[in-house]
Parts: sequence; C-alpha cells; structure tokens
Amino acid sequence: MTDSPDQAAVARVWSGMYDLVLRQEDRRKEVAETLGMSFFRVKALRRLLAGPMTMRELTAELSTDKPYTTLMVDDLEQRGYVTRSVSPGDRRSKIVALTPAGTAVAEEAERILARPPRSLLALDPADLAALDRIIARLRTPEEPASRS
Amino acid sequence: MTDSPDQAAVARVWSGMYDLVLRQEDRRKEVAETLGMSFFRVKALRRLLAGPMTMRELTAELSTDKPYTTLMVDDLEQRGYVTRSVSPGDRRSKIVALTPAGTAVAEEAERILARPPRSLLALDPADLAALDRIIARLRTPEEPASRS
DNA sequence: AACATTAGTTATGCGAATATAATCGTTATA
DNA sequence: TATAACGATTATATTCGCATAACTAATGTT
Repeated sequence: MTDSPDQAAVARVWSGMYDLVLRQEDRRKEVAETLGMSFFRVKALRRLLAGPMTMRELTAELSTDKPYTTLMVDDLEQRGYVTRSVSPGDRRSKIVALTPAGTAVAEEAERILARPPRSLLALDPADLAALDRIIARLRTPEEPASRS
Repeated sequence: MTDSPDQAAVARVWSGMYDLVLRQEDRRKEVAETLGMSFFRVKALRRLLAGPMTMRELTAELSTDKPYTTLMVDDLEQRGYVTRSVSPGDRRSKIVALTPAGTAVAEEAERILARPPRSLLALDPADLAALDRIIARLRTPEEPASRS
C-alpha cells in the first residue's frame, strides 16, 4: 500500500506545521486591525520595503490586476504611505515608493508577523538548532542527490 | 526577562516555516479552483466532516455571523453538498449535514491540503524523525515549566 | 397566560478583491 | 510618418465576506 514507511510521519509533520502557522492567521487580523487597513494593502506596503517599483511590477508582485492596483495605490497615497512619480526613463511608467510613514507601517507589520509562537521560544537549544538546520534544508532548492 | 536563546535562529525558523506553509497558499487557491467554490465554503464542508451540526454551531466554527451562514448553507444545499433538517430535540434548530457528494468534496479538499511539499518528501529519514518529534513538541500545550 | 429568550431567516448595505472593456498618453517599430 | 504596443487610468459589474436590523417560529420563564 504505502511506498514509504515514513508517509505517516510526513503527513504528521506537514499538518503540524500547517497548523502552527495558520493558528497565526490571527496575526493577519491583528495586523489589519492594528494598521487600520486590509491585509492585502499591508502586503503591498511590505513588498515595497524592498524598494520602489512601477505599478506594473507591483501588480505582478501581488498577482492582481492593473485596475485594482491603481485603486489600491490611490488609497495608499491618500493615506500618505506611498508616492507616485513618473519614471524618468519611461514617462508611461509610474514609480511607487514608500514614504517614511509608509515604511514605518510596513515595518510594524513585519514586526507583528515575525513574532514567533511562544512554544518556539521555549524550545530547548538543541531542538532549535536541529529545527533551524532542517528548515533551512527544506527551503533550499532540492539538489538532485546524486551519489555516484 | 527571559535570557533569549538564539533569537536569530528562532526568527529564521519561524519565517522559514511561515514561508513553507504559505508558499502553499497556492493550495488554497488550488482547492478553491478545483472545487469551484470559495475556500471559505470548503472550510465549512471540512468542518462538517466531523459530523452534523446546527447552524449556530457552524456559525461559531467559522467565526462568522448567522445571516451569512444562512446564505452559505443555502448555496451549499443548492449544490447538493449539505442538507438542512429540523432538529428533533429543538424544533427551532436546524441540523446541517454533509451529503455523500459533500463528503466527497470535503475529502478531496483534505487530500489536496494534506499534500506536503516535495522537499518534505525528500527529507532524509533521520531529519524527518527529528522534525516529527520537534513539531509534536511544539504543538503540545506548554508545560508550566517554571521560568526564572 | 404573558413575556422574554433563542435559532434561524430575510432584507439591506458596505468594503474588498476580481474581471473586462475602453480610453489616454507615451514609446517602439514597420 | 503611420501604426502597433505598452503603462496606467477610468468606468462598470460581480462575488465574497461582514454587519445590522427586523422578523418568524419555537422554547423557557414567571
């Protein structure tokens, strides 16, 4: 039936991680409520932390559509969190950038979202180190694991 | 104050887990698209897998409001995924239950959501065992464990 | 019996997010 | 130069989730 005896362990681990992270879904609400805007807008601000980008790029980052990006940036601009300026290189493009206020809000969001659950803080050092190593491994693109 | 363990490691681990699970946010979309309904409705069906419940209970499970539960159950009923029946004990209450079709859909959703990322499947047995143990530990309710 | 409470429904409206088509100005190309 | 392509905006519509108030039917309480 099962090709691998570890199947059950994999399922346990996965649902466990899923559960841990999504119990943190409340964090999203906390972020949205604390900052007084939808989580999606917060996401836009967070993406802009990496640096200014055009409307087009922002649209791609958020996997939404251009018209909605326009509306959202209108709103964020009105709140004083971003500015729109014409791109010097291509006057069709507009560059969206965080204002200091916008940066502060985005960083506040990062801070809230980065707050780990207590159980993780209480983990003993050896387990933490092991977890750190394993998670890092899970995130690195799979090496083919060729041995010969 | 807690003498912080490896704060950096904690942050790394947490953001790593967050990322792993939420790169799986596509799974939610996959579920919604595959099943042709919003993820929220799927969530309702999944909760009903545990057994029939009243509208009230379902409302609480989904932390939404009664009117919306009515609308959603209307929709799910129309799709043939749930039935509504008057509670024998209290004729005010209505009991929502999955139909066979609804059960099938809910189980399909579970199957998709439970599908772990490839990297997890490729993890070597020792790491998997360690991860299994640690995750289990993270999920057990904190032991009082006097903290200085 | 009179009254309050509870479960669910109906009605209405709002904001968020998505989608499509049309438009305007700019840039690139045949 | 004429035209096609592109970036952004405007306008319009729909779905989803949330919120509130009003209503009904049934149950509980006094």
